[in-house]
Amino acid sequence: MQKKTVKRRDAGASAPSLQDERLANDGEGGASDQEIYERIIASIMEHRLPPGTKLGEDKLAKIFGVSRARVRQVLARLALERVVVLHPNRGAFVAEPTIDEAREVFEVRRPLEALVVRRIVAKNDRAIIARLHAHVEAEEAARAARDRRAIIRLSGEYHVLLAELSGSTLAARLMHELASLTCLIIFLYDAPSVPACRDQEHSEITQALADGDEATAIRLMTEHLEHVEACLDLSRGRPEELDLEAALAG
Amino acid sequence: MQKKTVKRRDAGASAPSLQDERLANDGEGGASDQEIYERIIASIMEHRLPPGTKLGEDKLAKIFGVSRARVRQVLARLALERVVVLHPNRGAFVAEPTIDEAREVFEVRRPLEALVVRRIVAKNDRAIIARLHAHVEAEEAARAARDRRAIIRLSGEYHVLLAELSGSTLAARLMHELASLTCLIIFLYDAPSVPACRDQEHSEITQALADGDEATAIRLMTEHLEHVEACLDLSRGRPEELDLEAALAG
DNA sequence: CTCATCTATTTTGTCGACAATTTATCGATA
DNA sequence: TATCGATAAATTGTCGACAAAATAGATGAG
Repeated sequence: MQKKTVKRRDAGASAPSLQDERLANDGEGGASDQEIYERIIASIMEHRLPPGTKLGEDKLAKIFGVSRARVRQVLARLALERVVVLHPNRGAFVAEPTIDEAREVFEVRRPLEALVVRRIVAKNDRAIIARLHAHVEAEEAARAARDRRAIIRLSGEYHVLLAELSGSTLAARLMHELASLTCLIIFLYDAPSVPACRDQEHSEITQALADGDEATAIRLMTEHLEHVEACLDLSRGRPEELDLEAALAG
Repeated sequence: MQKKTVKRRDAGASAPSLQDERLANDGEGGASDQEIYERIIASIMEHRLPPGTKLGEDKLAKIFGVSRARVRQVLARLALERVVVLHPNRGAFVAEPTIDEAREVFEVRRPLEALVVRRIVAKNDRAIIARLHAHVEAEEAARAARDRRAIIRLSGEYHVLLAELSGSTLAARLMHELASLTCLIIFLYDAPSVPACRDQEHSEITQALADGDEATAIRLMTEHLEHVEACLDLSRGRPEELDLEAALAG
């Protein structure tokens, strides 16, 4: 009663990222590890799984129609990427980055994005610019359609796409992880009046890249990240656990 | 017949890295996941497990006295950190980074190390400087003892320690991964006349940090990385698989 | 003697079942 | 009635067993 020989990803692990699958019960057989991973990630990036959400193994196994061991593997991977946290004997939860962790993410993203921009400019490839323009258009379409979930996800994926197109698999991998974390951070700490500024900046950055203007592109990217970070409600942490500790100490 | 209640790492996962355990059979009961992971990593960093080495699950399970599932978990983690590669239905092997991947690692390390240096200088903590000095002394001791394995491992761990002391858990995690990859890269591509230059540079960097001289520290660090990268035999790749493909094409 | 093919062994992939811990529910007592 | 303790339910951690694939070895043909 073994299942069919699963189609598995090749060793290279060149993930076909950036796809817009929705999280849902697929009824039939079972999904592959990669599919489960991408569904959960997409759900987190679209803020459909809020930080702190319990991710029960049995529950996910039933949802995706696979064994619990499979879910467990995916959860372990997500935990290594710090997008979920594993409490021993308690289960997996969507991560709730602290303020300090949020700052660290932006601190690392700044030079990493600059690196990516330099690579893109150095390549000087029209196909790359075309794909970036297409993505920006998709962002604007989502914005026109008032699809907030798509807007948030596409905003993060713009940076992942940039890193992938830069040709650095390492930078792409890091950016993928940092973009996921950034989505969680935005969900936790963003003031409600947010998403108006960003897509326009993506468009400007893309234009600077198309012009081959490295200095301007880096400046715009840096300012873009600073804008996003500045929009965060950085002053005080979320009430729950930190206040609890402070209360116990006082 | 279950084992004792294992001492497991707490949720925070603040790994007590930088320990000098040797890879060996420990005879008795069984090691924890973290121990297995650190033993394998240390062995790789000390070049005791050369790139391309097959890491059989059953073999490792017997060596560490644990079940195969446990080994499998650790192997999956190492694969996510790209220090081993998983060939489907073939097993796990110590990674063999390509030339391009090697360049990517240094390309990312440069700004990341600069970030770490800035943080250290900003902290201006004497305890940090003391720990760095102690580490440099350990490096010099290993160098005096002609312990090449310890020299290589400690050289990488200096940078990990720097990142940890900088207070950024994210930077520390990334540096841990990049340092492991760098050890593999050095093993694959380094010319034989290598390790004389590095420890002295660590000492100089530490001194600049002690002086609070951020510009000098960053300059020394950048030059240090460039020296290491320049020592690599970058021109042609390793013979095996690339030549095979070339031969088939020709 | 070399190469191809078939068989046997080893190794990986996957799953279900059991043990241990945590969480929830219920009952007893002050 | 509220709180503490014990029992019951649910969930996670771990392992061994079976199936599929790949490698190694043996056998036979050219």
